[in-house]
Amino acid sequence: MRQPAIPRKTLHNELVTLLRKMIMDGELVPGSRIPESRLCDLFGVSRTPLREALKVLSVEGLVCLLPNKGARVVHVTRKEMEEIVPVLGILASLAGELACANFKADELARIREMHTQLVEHYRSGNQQSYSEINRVIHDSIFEAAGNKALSDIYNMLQMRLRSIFFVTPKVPPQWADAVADHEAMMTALEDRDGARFAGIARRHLRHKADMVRIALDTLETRADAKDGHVGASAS
Amino acid sequence: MRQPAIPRKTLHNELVTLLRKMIMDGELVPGSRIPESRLCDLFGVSRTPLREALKVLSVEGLVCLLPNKGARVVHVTRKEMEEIVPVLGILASLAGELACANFKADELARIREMHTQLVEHYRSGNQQSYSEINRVIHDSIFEAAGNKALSDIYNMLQMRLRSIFFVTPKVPPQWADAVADHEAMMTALEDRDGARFAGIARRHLRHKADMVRIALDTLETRADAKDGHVGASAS
DNA sequence: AGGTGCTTTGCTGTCAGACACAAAGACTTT
DNA sequence: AAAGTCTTTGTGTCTGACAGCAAAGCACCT
Repeated sequence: MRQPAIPRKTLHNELVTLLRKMIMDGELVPGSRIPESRLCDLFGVSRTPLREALKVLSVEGLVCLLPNKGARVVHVTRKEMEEIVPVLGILASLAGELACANFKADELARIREMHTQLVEHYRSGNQQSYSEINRVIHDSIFEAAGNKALSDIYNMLQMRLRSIFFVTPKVPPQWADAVADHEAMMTALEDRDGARFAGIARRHLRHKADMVRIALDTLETRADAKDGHVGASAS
Repeated sequence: MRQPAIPRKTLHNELVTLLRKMIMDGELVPGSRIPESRLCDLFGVSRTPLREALKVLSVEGLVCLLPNKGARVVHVTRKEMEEIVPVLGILASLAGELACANFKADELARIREMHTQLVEHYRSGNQQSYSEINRVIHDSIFEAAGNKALSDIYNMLQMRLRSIFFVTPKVPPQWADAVADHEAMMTALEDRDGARFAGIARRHLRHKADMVRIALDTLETRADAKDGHVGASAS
């Protein structure tokens, strides 16, 4: 198995990584404008690589580029969320099917182990750790599926929603449902029952959508008055 | 329904469109290097917007950008094809489900009409027209599904395979199967039976993969000797 | 003769400065 | 106060420049 090409560094790639992280971590507020000049100052870089990085992020859907008006951090609307979630669901279900068909015993063992930790984090109410390991489990399943195109797309879409999922709190009843789903998916995986896994995965994502929907509703009504005014001011 | 934002023209966007077309039409040979200088000459453009266009195409997966080594037209490997096709299949099946749930009567009528034309083109053996209308039908179904994220991704993946599908001839027996699949999908659509549609769609794509696989096999064995030597020479 | 290391050459990655033009804001006029 | 004009800011593109990597060619050593 040859090493998948040492990731050579170029400035624009580095910038893509940095900006992506900043957006997903909420450091750059969704909807806010990001003038090239400010970013150039911030990173101490010229416009050339920066603009290239923005182009990339724009294709990835993290940034919105309006001609002559510059770049904004994408503000995912409710409608877009409603569109993306089913796609994530179907992709996850495919990943599950493929994983069921392909995984090796040790992969399954590792996943089961992580799942145990997941449940522990749920029991102790540690949202942070829960989300983290949840993510790792997902990644592992996609890895077991062995389909790079699939996981690339899944990751891309998930990144877009990251900022929303970020502000979605885990309320007890739904959280319990989510954990139950995970448990069911685990057993489906262990039975190599791809179809069952797929069904649960899609339902799971539907539940997730419900939660996000509620979170968005409260956010939207709260921000009803001061509409449109988002953005960080410079020093 | 507001017009989806008049597409403002910028040079790099224009370049993206042009290059994309050139790649998909096979004008730029897969695997061949494309030095910036040559493209600058070709389009009479400076490096700045051209490089930005290449970055976009690179994210879309049509071009492969190696640091310090420049851009190549992506050469989709057999493995990648095997990965992408199931994803296309599952996306199409989701599109079908959503379309079944959402389409209006007149949309269905239009699709049915196009399907009739499709069958005619099959009968008269007109591959060109067949492929074209086949594409339009797909687009219509995705439109009826009303999920932009879904169709965007589907289109992106399809573009990558375009160059391969391009060289895949339609041989009679499989072609007949394909038409039968289409007919079955039409009736599923008319019955608003999303699940049935989904099943057929995935099987349909599997068949398509079989055809491409055969086409690739013949190509690969034929190109076995003169390995690696692809690329257009300058004037 | 074959492999090893150096030089050359071409192209990429990044920078800096420039300017036209669009957009947004400030100001003036009626 | 509304409408039009001016100013300012920032983007889109061009030009020219240069360091640094890569591939190819060449000399050298064993």
